[in-house]
Amino acid sequence: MDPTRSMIIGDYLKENNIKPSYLRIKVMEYLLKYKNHPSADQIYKKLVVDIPTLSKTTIYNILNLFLEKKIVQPIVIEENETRYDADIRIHGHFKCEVCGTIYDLPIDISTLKVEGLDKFQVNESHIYFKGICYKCLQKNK
Amino acid sequence: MDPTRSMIIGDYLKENNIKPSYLRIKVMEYLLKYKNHPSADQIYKKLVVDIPTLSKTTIYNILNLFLEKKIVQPIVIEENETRYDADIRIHGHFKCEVCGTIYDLPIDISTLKVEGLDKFQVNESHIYFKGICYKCLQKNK
DNA sequence: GTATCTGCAAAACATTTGCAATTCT
DNA sequence: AGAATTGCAAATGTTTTGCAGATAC
Repeated sequence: MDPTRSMIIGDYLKENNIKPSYLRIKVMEYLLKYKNHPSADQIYKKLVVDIPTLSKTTIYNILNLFLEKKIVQPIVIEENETRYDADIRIHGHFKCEVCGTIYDLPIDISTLKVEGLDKFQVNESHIYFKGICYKCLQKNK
Repeated sequence: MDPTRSMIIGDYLKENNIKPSYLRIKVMEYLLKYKNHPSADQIYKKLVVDIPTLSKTTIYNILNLFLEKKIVQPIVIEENETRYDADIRIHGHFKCEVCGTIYDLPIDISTLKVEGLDKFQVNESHIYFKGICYKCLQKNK
């Protein structure tokens, strides 16, 4: 289900019971285009250039709607900084403490043995790492 | 290294280059006694009963010092809610969406296969799940 | 007596809320 | 017109900051 290719974004929103308003399409477009795990503020700053009347409240409204409809997942790595990911498959993240980039990591969750987890009903799985990315490692050599 | 048994808390702090002030000992004592992954506010509310002059700023000061000295790790599961854990071994957490309890999960991280992670310098590993805990599952039957 | 610890008041920031204005059909 | 969407201004809640007062060695 890759909406950038197989269908237009409006149809993807409709499929998930979201009316495809201009701004909702713009926000989803941003998420799918940059895949950079942005904060609400990052999305706002980019879109407000072309849409000067845009309000940050609207960005929050739209992101919360997307979360509710489960077409976006929240990434909480730093306190006081929610980031958003339109890739809703289970996967890991790596945040570089030097450049701040958040990388995606494919993870085979089935290999993870967690003792006692079978007693719980798991709705969400989150795995992330922090450290220094290969690009920043190379620079400091 | 279990300071509640093998040594008194003051010595544990000293070992980590922290002067064992009365309040620092009280905060570490709380973390080791309850192991409940508290927020700064929870610690404050408990300690202020016996220490009426206590300030929340001081709790933050102390927790940030502990983080810096790496004798406490932060748990960030919900945005706007940092929680603290004096167990600094790598382990997982499960947060129940019904009762709010955060459970510890022993995790053998070596079983987790993450493609491409070897290119990064990993300083921290975080694994957590959300869902419904066995106690709440049972209640709703 | 000097350094460090503690704590107040205010600031900083991200996010939410209430409600009014706008837009869409 | 009526319902949904957008957006302003203010509130909320957590954490930080600057600085002053208290405490410890």
